Amino acid sequence: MSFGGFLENTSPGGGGGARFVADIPYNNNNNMSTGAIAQTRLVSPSITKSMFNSPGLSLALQQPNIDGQGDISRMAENFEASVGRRSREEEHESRSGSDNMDGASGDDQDDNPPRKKRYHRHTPQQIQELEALFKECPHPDEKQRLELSRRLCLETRQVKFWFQNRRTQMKTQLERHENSLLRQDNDKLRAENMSIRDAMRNPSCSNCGGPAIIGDISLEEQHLRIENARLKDELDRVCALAGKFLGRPDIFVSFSPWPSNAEFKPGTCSG
DNA sequence: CTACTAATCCCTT
DNA sequence: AAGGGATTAGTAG
Repeated sequence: MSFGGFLENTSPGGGGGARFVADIPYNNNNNMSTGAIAQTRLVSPSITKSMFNSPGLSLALQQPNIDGQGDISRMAENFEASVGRRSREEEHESRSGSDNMDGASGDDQDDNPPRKKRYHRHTPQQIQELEALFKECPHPDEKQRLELSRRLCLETRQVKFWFQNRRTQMKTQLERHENSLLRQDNDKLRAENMSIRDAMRNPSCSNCGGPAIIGDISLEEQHLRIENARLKDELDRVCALAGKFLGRPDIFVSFSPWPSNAEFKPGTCSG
């Protein structure tokens, strides 16, 4: 079986007939479409170093999942493919996308041959080293990348791509983390809202806990206030008269049995 | 089908 | 020219 289109077994019998698939750059139609989309893309703020050090991310930002690569045979396959690709890339150096169409101009068997994207996976060791540096510095300079590429037998381009992609991955993880936090908040608020609505639908008396009818309460309160004012008036008059007769005009203040005004609260029941 | 990842393309700085 | 965002395409689960 081929891996990533670098090695292709041309003999179904498996008699060692593996050959390199021609390194063909992308279709230009592809460029057109991506270019058109790129015009309308949203520009998001660039990642800052502090984003990577966000304390809330310790769980979300674990090592990348390289589970499948525990398979020894595939690791070897990776390595072979990687080495094969590298030797080819030395021939086709610095291909910058659509400007390199020599595959089409040269031994083009088809007018539109299937374009295969070069694909491989870095080895766990390589990833481990890359991750280690990423932890230290998510944005290494050229010197650091060069050093790393030498150590890992990777192209500087590959190292650059890896860091680029890793930063993107980090950003999406951060966004996911934030999204989940927001979702939690949202759920909480929604539950709160529901309970408030419920309480509004079935109001209860703050004094006795029994059912309360809001409309009735305000009506009753009005009656009580009128009655209260009437009694106060009456008491006023009586006190004034008493004071006149007893020669103590201040008697009202000390005599008055009525509490201060804010006595009737909404939400009390009629019982 | 979905998630992940290496690589590509185009644009901005 | 380098880096970043959007995107593509190969692969595994």
